[in-house]
Amino acid sequence: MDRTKRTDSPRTRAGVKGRRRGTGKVRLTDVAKLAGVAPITVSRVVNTPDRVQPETLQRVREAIERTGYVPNMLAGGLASSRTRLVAALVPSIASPVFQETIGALADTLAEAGYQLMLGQTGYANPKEEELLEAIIGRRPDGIVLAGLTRSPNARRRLVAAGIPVVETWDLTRTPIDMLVGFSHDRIGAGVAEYLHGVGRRRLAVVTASDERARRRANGMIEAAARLGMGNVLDANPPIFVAPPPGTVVKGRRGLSELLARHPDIDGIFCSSDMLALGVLTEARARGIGIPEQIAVVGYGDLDFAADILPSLTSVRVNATAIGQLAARNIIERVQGRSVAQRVTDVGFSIVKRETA
Amino acid sequence: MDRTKRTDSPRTRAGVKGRRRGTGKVRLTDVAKLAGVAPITVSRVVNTPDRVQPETLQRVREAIERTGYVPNMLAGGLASSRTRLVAALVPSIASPVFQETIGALADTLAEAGYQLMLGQTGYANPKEEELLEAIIGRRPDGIVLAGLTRSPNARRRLVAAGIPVVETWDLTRTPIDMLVGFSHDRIGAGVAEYLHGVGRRRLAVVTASDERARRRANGMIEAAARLGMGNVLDANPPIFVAPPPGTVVKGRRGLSELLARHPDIDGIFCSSDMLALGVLTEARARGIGIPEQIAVVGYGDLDFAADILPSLTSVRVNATAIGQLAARNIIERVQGRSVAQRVTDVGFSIVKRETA
DNA sequence: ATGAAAGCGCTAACAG
DNA sequence: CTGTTAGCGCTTTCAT
Repeated sequence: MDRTKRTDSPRTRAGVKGRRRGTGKVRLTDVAKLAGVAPITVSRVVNTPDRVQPETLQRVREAIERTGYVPNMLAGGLASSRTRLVAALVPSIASPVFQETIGALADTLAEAGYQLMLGQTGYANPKEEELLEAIIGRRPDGIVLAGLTRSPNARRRLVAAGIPVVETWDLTRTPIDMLVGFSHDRIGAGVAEYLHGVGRRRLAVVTASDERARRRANGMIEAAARLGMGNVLDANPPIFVAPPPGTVVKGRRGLSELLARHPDIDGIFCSSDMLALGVLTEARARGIGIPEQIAVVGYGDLDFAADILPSLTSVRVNATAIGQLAARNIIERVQGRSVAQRVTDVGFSIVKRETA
Repeated sequence: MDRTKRTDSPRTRAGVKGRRRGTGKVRLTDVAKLAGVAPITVSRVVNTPDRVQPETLQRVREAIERTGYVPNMLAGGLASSRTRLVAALVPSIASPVFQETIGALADTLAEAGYQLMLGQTGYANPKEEELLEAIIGRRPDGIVLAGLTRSPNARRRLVAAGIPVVETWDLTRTPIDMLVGFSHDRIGAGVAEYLHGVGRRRLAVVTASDERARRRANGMIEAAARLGMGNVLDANPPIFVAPPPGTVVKGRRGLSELLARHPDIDGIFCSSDMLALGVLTEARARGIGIPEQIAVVGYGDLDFAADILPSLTSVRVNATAIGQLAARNIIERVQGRSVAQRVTDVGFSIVKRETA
């Protein structure tokens, strides 16, 4: 015997021999019956309306309207292996750095009919693998990672899943798949050169302890040493490190501690604008002239940077572009087109303002 | 004839009469065969391990390990009508106000094995309905809304979908379903009373134009009028309104414009801490004493509020609690337990600092 | 504690 | 352009 065919009305459906009952919701077939067409035609009206005659189209659309039909994308995804879902993994949703990227990602995806699923790994990724499995289980059409994947296990799983992956906010010669980012080392070096260029010779760092921030700090230190600013290599180096996220209070403490150990510093690179705001605040509390006595450079170019007093010189990264490019790369891949470039370096710029 | 049974190996699967081929991934049945059990047993190992004998459990788990099996939650969700997915709709991911709530929501959900799906409506909700349909189509086990739903259409859809809904960050006598929030009117009134209590008599507002911010502003104005501070009812009222999000530059402009029209104001309520930071900055640029000449109260109690100069008095809402409660309410409902209370008012407090 | 059968609601593949 | 059929990979239901 064939598969038991369900009868028409929801009422009868529930009664079929005490067997499994449906969710009681309107299905594709209900719409099809009302419109007098085959189920597949309703499917086409929803997914590829240009392959349906205008007349049929209208009839079906009326039926959809009347029934309040909402397609079940679980069923659709299962049947087609395309979920129109993209997952993003970030260390922390609260991190202002990634927000802009995530927002742009969500918007660009939504325009193309894709939804965003968000996972929070925490900065000390113990949950990363577990989360990854939960995400892969939903069979997203793409996965966007904030940063690179360090765990070889996670890497293996991602490759095995065969899902398009975009790593972001960083650069490496060995991406899992696609990459949209920039070099944190080069930012550090760029800041060292910039501060050297404006005459500073005794640099210091106030940084969060997450990996990318540390890389920016190291990049700066190495470049500073190369440029002859040997103070950064002191046995007791002019570096203040605090756990993420960067906050004003950590910036204030950072300046305090740096000054206690190195009263002669004349330039500070902060791993975030919030830390920089803290440094500026502490400097004001102590009557230290910024930039006369100490130049300050932030990172992130948050929207307050331009409008505080003194206005903050900051490293700017086009976070929106990263989100948009990540979305586009995935969409192109899903649609079978080959992606223009697997690795995109969006670069950075130093926005010169009053503090440096 | 029965449904065509697929043969065992992926290779053979692809070859079945040119019919539909699978995704090439490991399935439940593959694991079952390897472990020498029925598919349903593997399902039980994954979902209800305590209903499986320890011996069988181990055998199946080894098979899962060896094959790298990742359950397809689309299929599972379709079959069980439980997706372990919760959707959240926010005006903007970039809004620092909701981040903490979303983060707490994501964390609490993750602990219970649920995933978060995020939708961005934009502050001027034209896309809200469209987005809602896309979300309902995924059959989430719950939906969390930032704010209330104004659109009757959206309301109808949500009710029709039969999905547990939690509205947040606001209060109403007619919630769709569950609610975790607080009263914006009362916050405004509370701030007016507070400022009145510290001797201020000529209040003003710098606010974003989103609905909740306006309600806080109105709440303050009404209370101020009741308290005899008639200046707020001027024909040219002491209110500066700017489109969201609140930023430093808008706060600066706000103070400038207010002073041009009302040089005698002595207290300002800002609809966000960023606006307040802008007001403080502009005051400093003009040599206006805060709080001597003008008292300032912010909203949000962002982490910089305590540590800037002067430290910012701000309205604090327990955003983390909102996220956690929303998550718990949904989980309880999904698990069939009745929710302790459908409406929870988490209240607010005014954190007294230097600016007021 | 384990299993067999029958779907969940949709779309790919093939046919006309 | 429209329809028929056979699944997508899992879990519910009922039986042992």
